[in-house]
Amino acid sequence: MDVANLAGVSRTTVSLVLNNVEGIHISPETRLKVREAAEKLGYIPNATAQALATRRARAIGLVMTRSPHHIASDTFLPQIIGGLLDVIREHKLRLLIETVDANHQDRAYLELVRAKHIDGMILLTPRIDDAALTKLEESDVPTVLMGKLDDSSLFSVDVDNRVAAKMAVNYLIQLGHCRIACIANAPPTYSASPERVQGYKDALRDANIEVDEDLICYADFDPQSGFECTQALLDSGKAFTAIFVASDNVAMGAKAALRAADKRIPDDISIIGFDDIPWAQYSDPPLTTIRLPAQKLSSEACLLLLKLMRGISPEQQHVVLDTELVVRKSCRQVR
Amino acid sequence: MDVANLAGVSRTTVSLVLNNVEGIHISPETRLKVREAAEKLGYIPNATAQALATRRARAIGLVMTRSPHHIASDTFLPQIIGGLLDVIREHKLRLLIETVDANHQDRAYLELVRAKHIDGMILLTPRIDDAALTKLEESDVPTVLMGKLDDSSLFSVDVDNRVAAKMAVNYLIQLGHCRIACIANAPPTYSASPERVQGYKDALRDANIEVDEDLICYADFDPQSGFECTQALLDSGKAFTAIFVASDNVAMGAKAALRAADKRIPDDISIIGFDDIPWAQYSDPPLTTIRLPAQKLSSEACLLLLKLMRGISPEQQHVVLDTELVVRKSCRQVR
DNA sequence: GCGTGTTACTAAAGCGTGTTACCAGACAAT
DNA sequence: ATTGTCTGGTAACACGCTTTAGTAACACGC
Repeated sequence: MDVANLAGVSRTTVSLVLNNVEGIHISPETRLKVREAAEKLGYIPNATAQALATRRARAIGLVMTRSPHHIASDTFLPQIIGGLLDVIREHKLRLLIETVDANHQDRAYLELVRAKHIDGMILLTPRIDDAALTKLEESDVPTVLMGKLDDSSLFSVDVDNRVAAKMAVNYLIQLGHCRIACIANAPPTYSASPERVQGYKDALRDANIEVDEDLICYADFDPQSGFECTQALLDSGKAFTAIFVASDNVAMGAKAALRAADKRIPDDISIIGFDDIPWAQYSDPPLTTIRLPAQKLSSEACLLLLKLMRGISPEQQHVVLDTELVVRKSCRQVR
Repeated sequence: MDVANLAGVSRTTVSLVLNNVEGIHISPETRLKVREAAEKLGYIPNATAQALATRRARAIGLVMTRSPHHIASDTFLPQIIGGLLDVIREHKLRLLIETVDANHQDRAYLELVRAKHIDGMILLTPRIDDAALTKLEESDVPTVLMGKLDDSSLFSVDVDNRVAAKMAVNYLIQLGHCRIACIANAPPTYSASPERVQGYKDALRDANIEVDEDLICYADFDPQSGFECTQALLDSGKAFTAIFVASDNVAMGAKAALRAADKRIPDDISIIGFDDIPWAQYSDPPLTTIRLPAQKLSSEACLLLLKLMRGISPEQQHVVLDTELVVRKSCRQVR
């Protein structure tokens, strides 16, 4: 280490000064000498060596189980990454994007941490049927789920999907709709999907409207799947005057399918989305939807993770953020 | 290292076997013993220690200069990340997301690499006025730009923005439009922005249409800025029958502004976008646009970077991918 | 029997930090 | 004078891996 030479002190002293180690006695003059030498040489500590010595990588992983295709069409990713970066930058950490194969080993998640390039991780859209998660629970690896799993002991940050979905469907019911279709955001193995469908059913039952399973279908994240679901609903011949689409992204496809079938929105069919993606308000007609605080969700997840990484056990295991009904122009009153 | 004990060999041998080091003689029986021992113990090499010993982090950085706000609203990020992950997974590398302050130090980029947590980097939407890039050029840090800078010696992957923009505007001209407004995707400091404006001007000049600077304005990446630009154009009182919007994302806002002003698309005003984001085809009317191969762009950038990291000097310094006019329903023929 | 290779493997020296244990000196209290 | 405490600093080991230089054993040609 040349800084030590230039400052005329030992490597130890350099390390102590530059890391501002507390409870150690170094004279102000020496501190200054070290700082000046480091500045002069443009010294940048080697993060890898630090990581090895301290056994902390100073990095967290954003772990996704989806395929690159699904990642590429994930509307929320930018907001989630934005939220994480907000927090991470303050804490001088790094952010790794990790993917895990759909048919991964039990050890898959653990490997990421055991290999020690991350200190903790945030798991996106966990799947109910993911056996590897159990291994994670048993370990003491700091982990935060974005999206809750009911029988999991892992920490999580989420909205109350069921209540939020109910709020959306209640709104349609208040407008006088009683034949309401439901397009879920994703296959039922992704936990948010059945929860939102449940909220849909809750609202119908509270209003004494019979649930018709034929009016429920499951999309697969992207607009295309929404297009296909909507066509299938229309082709089924079942009558409905409104659709609750549990994802704005999917709703984009649904709207296109309605237009293709010459159904006007909201005159013929009302549509309410979920998420409030940036385009929702700019689409035609502006989409009424449930706002999901995506960026806030990820920054909260990150804060929670940081606590776990410091060994602090947070007061609440499941952080639940509020959603909000955003009324725009895609739903109309039925007489 | 317990694997060594269990297999009854030295740490060296374990390392040699597990890394499949070439040109070294180890008997098949020993190899098997080592592999079995490693398997039995669930041995996972420590990536940090490997990085320190080999002086390679086996990670690349996706570096962005934008603020978290802009990152959160970046339509392309998922596709770019998807493209990178595609390549990275095959090569067993990791992906770090890095941000650099807008008013950063000259050394900012170099620090990332000097700190040795990445071996190379991909720079997103570089700015013309970024002095730190010069430092990067002088260094031998493997770097690939996504988006070209004219006077930069750095490697780059991009489309020909000028030609692509010209193609878009030519299409409008062919349809009979001659009063064509232009909304650039971003402030002129981002290189793609002036290039696309230049393509717009090229097309007009070739058609002997006078360029009216009052019909050109600059948005700022997001729909909101497109909304405002379009309102300003409408308020200016200048006549135009078509708008070339150099970003689909911005075009979303532009369309909303046109609707707000009771202009029908394409009956009153034709609009052509740029990028072909996933929602373009699902918007109403489906947006005619220029397709930017975003995912391909980032996977090519990644492949190029991998070559640089291996010390291979690629045949071409600037990879230019093709764009394509995607005709949908947002432009109409003028008699 | 001697050099010359070849095969199969290992000891030990890094990689660049953090950190523990220790030391020398100054000063105060006993 | 001895002991204890505080200050300011350092030597040396540890982190978990790769890699260089080397060794021991054996085969081969002459």
